[in-house]
Amino acid sequence: MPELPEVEAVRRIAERALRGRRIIRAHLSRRRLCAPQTPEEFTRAVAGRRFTSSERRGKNILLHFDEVTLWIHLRMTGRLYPVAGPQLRPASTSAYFLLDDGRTLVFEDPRGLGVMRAAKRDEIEDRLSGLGIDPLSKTFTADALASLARASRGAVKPFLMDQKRIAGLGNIYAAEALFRAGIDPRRKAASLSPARIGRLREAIAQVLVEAVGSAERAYQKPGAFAEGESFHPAVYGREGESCRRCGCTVRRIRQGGRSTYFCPGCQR
DNA sequence: CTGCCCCTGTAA
DNA sequence: TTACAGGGGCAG
Repeated sequence: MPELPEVEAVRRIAERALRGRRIIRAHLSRRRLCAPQTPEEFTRAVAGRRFTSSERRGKNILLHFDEVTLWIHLRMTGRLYPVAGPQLRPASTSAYFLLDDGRTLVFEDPRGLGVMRAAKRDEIEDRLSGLGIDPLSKTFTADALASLARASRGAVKPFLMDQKRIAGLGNIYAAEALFRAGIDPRRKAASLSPARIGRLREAIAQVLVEAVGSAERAYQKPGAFAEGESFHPAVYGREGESCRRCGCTVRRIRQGGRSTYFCPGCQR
C-alpha cells in the first residue's frame, strides 16, 4: 500500500507521537520482521532510548534515537501508528513500542513483508546508500531526470519505479504521473524528448505533493487507515472504465510482472 | 530487463 | 479455486 506519499505521512505522524518521548520497551511477535537480527537483540537495542529526529529516504523511514536508529520499511501492507494505550493495539500487531507518555506505537502488517532493524546510524546509512534521488528534493530537476533516463534502456514505467534511480515512486504514482504527463508507459525512457522529460518531472512532483496531503488527512481520521480516501487515481485500478479526460477505455498491461494502467488516448 | 520468491487477505 | 495486491531481493 505505501508509496512515498503514504510513507511521508506515516513519518510525520510518528514524528509527532515520538517528539520528546522515550521508548520504555518494545515487543516483537514476528521474528522475520527484524531478521537477521533476533527479536531479543532488537528489543534490547531500542529499550530506554530517547527519540531525537526522523527522516524519510524514498519509501524508508528512519527514526533516530540516542545511540540507535530504527529503520522501517512498510513494504506492501505495513502500518505504523500511535494508539492511546497498550490495550488498544489490534490482534494483527506484529510489533509495538511502549512510550513514556503511556501511548503505544503500533506496527501492524498482515502480509508480514515489512522489515525493521535497530542499528547504528552509519550502518543504516550504508544500507540505503544505493537509493536514487528523492523526487521531492530540490535536486530532482529536469536535467537530473534527463540524465537518468538517457542511461536507461527499458520502458519508462519500470524505469520510474526503480528505487536505485528515483526513490519513492511505486506502481500507483508512476502510472498517475505518466498519465498527467501524457506519456505512454511502454515508451523507452531514453527516447523521451526534453519537453516530455520536463513535463514528466513536473507531473511526478505534482502528483506526489498532492498525495502526501491526502494520505495525511486519511490517516489522521480516527479509526481509518483507509487508503486513497481523498486521492482519486485517473488510471490506476480503472481498467475498462472510461478516461475522465478523453473518454477512451483505460487499459491494463503487464510490465515487470506488475499491472500498468494507462489511457491509450491521452498517453502516447 | 523478466520471473520467481517472500506472506496473507480479498475478490472474481 | 485462481488471480491479484500499492513492496523488494534474488537469479538468470
